[in-house]
Amino acid sequence: MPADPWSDWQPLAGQPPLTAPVLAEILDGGQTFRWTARTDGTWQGVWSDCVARLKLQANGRLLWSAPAKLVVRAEKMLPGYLAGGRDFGALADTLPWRSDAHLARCLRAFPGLLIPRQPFGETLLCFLCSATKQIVQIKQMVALLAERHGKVFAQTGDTVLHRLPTWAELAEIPEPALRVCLLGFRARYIKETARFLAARPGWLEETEHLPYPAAKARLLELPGVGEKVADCVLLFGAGKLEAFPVDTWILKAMVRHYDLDGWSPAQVAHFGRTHFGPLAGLAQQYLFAWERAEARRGSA
DNA sequence: TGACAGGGGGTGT
DNA sequence: ACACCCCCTGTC
Repeated sequence: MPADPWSDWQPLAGQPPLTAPVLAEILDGGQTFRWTARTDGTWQGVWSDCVARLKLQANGRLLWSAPAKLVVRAEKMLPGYLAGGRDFGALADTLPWRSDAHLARCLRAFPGLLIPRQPFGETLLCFLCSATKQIVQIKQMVALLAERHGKVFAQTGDTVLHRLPTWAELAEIPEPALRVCLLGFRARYIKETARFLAARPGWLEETEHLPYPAAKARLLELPGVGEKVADCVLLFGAGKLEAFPVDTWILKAMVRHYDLDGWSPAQVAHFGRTHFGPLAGLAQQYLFAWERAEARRGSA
């Protein structure tokens, strides 16, 4: 395959202004695992069989670029990927920040924060990899899965671009071959989930389009998928903003900021859904961004 | 510079 | 409550 040059930078329509830290939070804050920061300050990301680069201008607007052969695809898919056709600013304004000083502070700190809408099946795969792993390690596993088991969909310069293996493809891969991708005990979850899905054509696609409670109940049937992973998959891969994943970070943050000493993850999840309402998942994203920034301040 | 603990964004029993 | 796996990070 001959090398394919990247297109000129083009403006991304209908995008609210952003700052570099907010863009980093969107692309590398633990919701997506296939974006990397390049040395020139731009970002490159892959999802399904799409690839794009993003560049933030001084005025907060984004420019994008794609390999010439994939420009049409990127132009069509990028807006939906980045915001899912939603006005996150307007959505955030409906959160109860007027009666919640901490939430108000988080909203002010990360203006323009949004939740990308990722492909459902890929999101499931990424979050099956995520148990007790930090972002760098999850990105590494996902990169190896793509490189070793995903189809090549483009080549640019000296970079060969792979998509992630589909669930049908994963079902054919022996577990030892998966383990080589640094998956550890997660390899078994992925293998068993792949087999489960292979036996049920259409199950995953149906699940994506079910209402939140029904979709979550179905995801919980999958081996390796518990409350937290199910909520992440629905929030990041199906646009269900009522999903409220409670991991150890959010648990600690909620206990501290909302005075919930001794509360269990399930109790905190219930509190979050009740307190933040139908867009609790968006609120969670702001709290999360705040905690990560706080942790960096603490260690600096 | 290089070895060595310790711990990690969870699930299942 | 603890095992599951094993790589990353910080520290000496």
